[in-house]
Amino acid sequence: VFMAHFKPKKLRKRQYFLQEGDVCKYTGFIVKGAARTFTVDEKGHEHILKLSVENWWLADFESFYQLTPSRFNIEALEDMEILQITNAQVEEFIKPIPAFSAMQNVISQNNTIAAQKRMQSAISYSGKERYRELVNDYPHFLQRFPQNMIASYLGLSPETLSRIRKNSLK
Amino acid sequence: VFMAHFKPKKLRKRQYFLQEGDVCKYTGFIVKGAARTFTVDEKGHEHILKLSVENWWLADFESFYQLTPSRFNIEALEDMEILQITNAQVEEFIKPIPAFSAMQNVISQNNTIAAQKRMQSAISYSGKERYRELVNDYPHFLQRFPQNMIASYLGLSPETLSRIRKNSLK
DNA sequence: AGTATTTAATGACTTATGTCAAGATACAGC
DNA sequence: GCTGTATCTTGACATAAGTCATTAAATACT
Repeated sequence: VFMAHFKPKKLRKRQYFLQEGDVCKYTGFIVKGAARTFTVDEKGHEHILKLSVENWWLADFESFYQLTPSRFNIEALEDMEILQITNAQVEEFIKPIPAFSAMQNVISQNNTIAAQKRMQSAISYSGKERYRELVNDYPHFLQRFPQNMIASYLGLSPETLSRIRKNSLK
Repeated sequence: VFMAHFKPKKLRKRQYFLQEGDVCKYTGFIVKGAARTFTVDEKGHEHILKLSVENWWLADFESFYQLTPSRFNIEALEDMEILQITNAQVEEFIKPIPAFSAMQNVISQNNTIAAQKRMQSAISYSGKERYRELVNDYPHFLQRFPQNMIASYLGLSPETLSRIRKNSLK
């Protein structure tokens, strides 16, 4: 069932999975590689909403569910292999299979939990504390992503993160 | 079916629906009233993660799904009427009913979308811009909740929000 | 290996936001 | 209506974070 409906796709580093203004027709399961979901504000600054790696689902779910134009860009940070599928296909072929439906619920729950945690972090903690939490929760991110992207993910300028790291060495 | 499994409950203003450290056994559909979900940090400052009103579901979903002790408090801000149900009851009685299951999916999707939007706001915007967005998206919150709670929800001190409002009058 | 490009670090300075304290309103309970 | 409590505003000051400019270091591309 899996292979019958999921379309394999390769993305090269820097290639876009989704561009702002387009509808996010597909969600992609990441077999290999990593990507970032980001916006560009009026001043031209990028803000990374999400960093995604293997075994995660890639999509702007707002656009994917509602078929509205997306406010986000999704770009491959490494060469990627994904398995993609449309929302219509999910509804038609995947949802009816109890095992997949259950899996979807688990994914959705985990998403909700992660989002909740990140939001709490954002409103309660300083930059330094948010960085500490990231180091603790996703240590492999530090190896995998350049520091300026980590900074953007944390809602900090690259300079500020550089200084936080310098000070926390002592 | 609805009334067979949902237990009506009343909460008085300031009464707790959930206390930090307890497991969130129930989720409650809000028939009437409003509540806040918040944490208390080491310095004793409160941070409001969520403000909930009629027709929303009340719960710390991390604790509710995983049956782990919650990091949050949920407190009634007004006298409330809710309909509550356990996760086990949802799985046993609600999920099997297609109409309710579909409704759950919609709720979950909306949650995901709202969380995504709020997160983007948190990492991309200044306090002033976050306040503008709130005024735009949830204008009724301003009538309903005291300003210091709005400030906490936005991740700002009450003084800062007061000054933002003063300046944005001009 | 060698050049171009990207990423990271640092200093000087500006701006946003937090903190503390005081006073002013508004509101609730009796 | 009065009193006590909660909320909001304001000022003075402290701290956190952003901005801009420059240099250093790392990485990518032939």
